[in-house]
Amino acid sequence: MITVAIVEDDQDIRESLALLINGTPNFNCVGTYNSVEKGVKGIMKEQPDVVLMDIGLPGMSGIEGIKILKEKEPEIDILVLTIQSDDRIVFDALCAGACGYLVKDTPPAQLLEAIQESHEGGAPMSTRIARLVVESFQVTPQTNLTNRETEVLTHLCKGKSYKMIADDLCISEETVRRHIKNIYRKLEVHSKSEAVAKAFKEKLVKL
Amino acid sequence: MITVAIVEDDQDIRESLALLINGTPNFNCVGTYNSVEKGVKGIMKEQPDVVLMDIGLPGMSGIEGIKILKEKEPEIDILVLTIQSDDRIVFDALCAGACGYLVKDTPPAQLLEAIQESHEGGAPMSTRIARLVVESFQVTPQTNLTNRETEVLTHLCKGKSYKMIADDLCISEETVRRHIKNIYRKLEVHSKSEAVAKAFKEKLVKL
DNA sequence: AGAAAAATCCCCCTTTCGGGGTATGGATTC
DNA sequence: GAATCCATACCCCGAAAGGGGGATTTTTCT
Repeated sequence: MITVAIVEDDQDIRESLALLINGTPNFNCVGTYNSVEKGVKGIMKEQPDVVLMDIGLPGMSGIEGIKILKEKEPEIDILVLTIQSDDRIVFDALCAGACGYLVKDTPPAQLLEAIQESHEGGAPMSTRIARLVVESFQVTPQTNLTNRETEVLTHLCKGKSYKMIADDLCISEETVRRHIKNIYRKLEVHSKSEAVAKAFKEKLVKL
Repeated sequence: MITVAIVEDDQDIRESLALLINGTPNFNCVGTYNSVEKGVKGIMKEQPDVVLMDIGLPGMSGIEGIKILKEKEPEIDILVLTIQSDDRIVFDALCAGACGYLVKDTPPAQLLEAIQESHEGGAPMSTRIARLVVESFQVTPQTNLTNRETEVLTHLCKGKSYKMIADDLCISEETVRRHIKNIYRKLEVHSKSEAVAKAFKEKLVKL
């Protein structure tokens, strides 16, 4: 038996989800909430196995709700179910602790499967979302850094000083300085920490 | 009709995969290869829609194969099918350009579904793999940094100088220095770039 | 209420960085 | 054969960072 809670502001959707869940053997809806605030409170009390969470609600956003719930009840699996599919929102939701992400046109059978999968330690995602997530790993080193410069940047990203890099690469510290000057110019940054930050954010180096 | 190629060193597995695919309407196996080297060559010629790629082959590894193929034929979807499921290998494969990742105990029906899904722009993953991938987004601040220190670290990770951080937080530069001293002690680092590197690697901050 | 932790501020001093020039040999390209 | 890019190396100098102290106030926890 899998217990499910629903956070969703649209009454029609909320009720049909509850009907679907309660109408399926081994699924039981133990709470429906029309706001994140009520949801958080109720879910802490009911301790469902899985939460279906909408994102774009009036009041507190679903993302915030995920953060709070994950903070207080890390064992509960939170599955996002929403119309929104902006890249930013998808990643925010996952970073906040969602275990999966479905868009709202998911057919009932698949929705039930996804709930089951969440509860079994999976991470169900709609087709497009899954591809988005996977592609986020793929590196596009779209800079014109030379090989040597990339090498130096990699060392910077390990927190090395000019002197250490010079020793590692067996070149003079002055040359390291020169490479770094060029890196800064190309990345349009003005300090080591900015360069490291940019390198990580744009996946310019692989560690 | 979806055309598929298989790279797999075990003859039994290779042949039964080919049989499965050719025995299914709308699926057509256009090449089977027992090594990555042969696979790359053949796949560039045959231009299949989807490649089933093993990882642990003798000779060139599947990861390398993915990199090369994605470099030359970015349109072809590469679906990893392997027994290996080390975290490191999963992420390496996805970073190299795989569009999905299945472990070898996947039942035939699901395998066919996954091929279809790959071709439709999805990213099929086995249950455990999907969770692994999703969890990689989640921040685990298992450090004893205080709120303020985390805040300062976040600014460091944007490449800010002491002075800029002081202005942003409306505190004296000396206080910023003090926080940073404490951060360095707790993270066991000795420079901004090291701190930023560690913060990114351990996902201590969210940007 | 009292203790502990966190956040704030100040001083000293040395090392490292970052920006400015300049130069030379080798490889590649045109 | 000239032009360009890359990697190497050096100088100067001021600003920023980092390590060592110490001190006060505010918050938090018990």
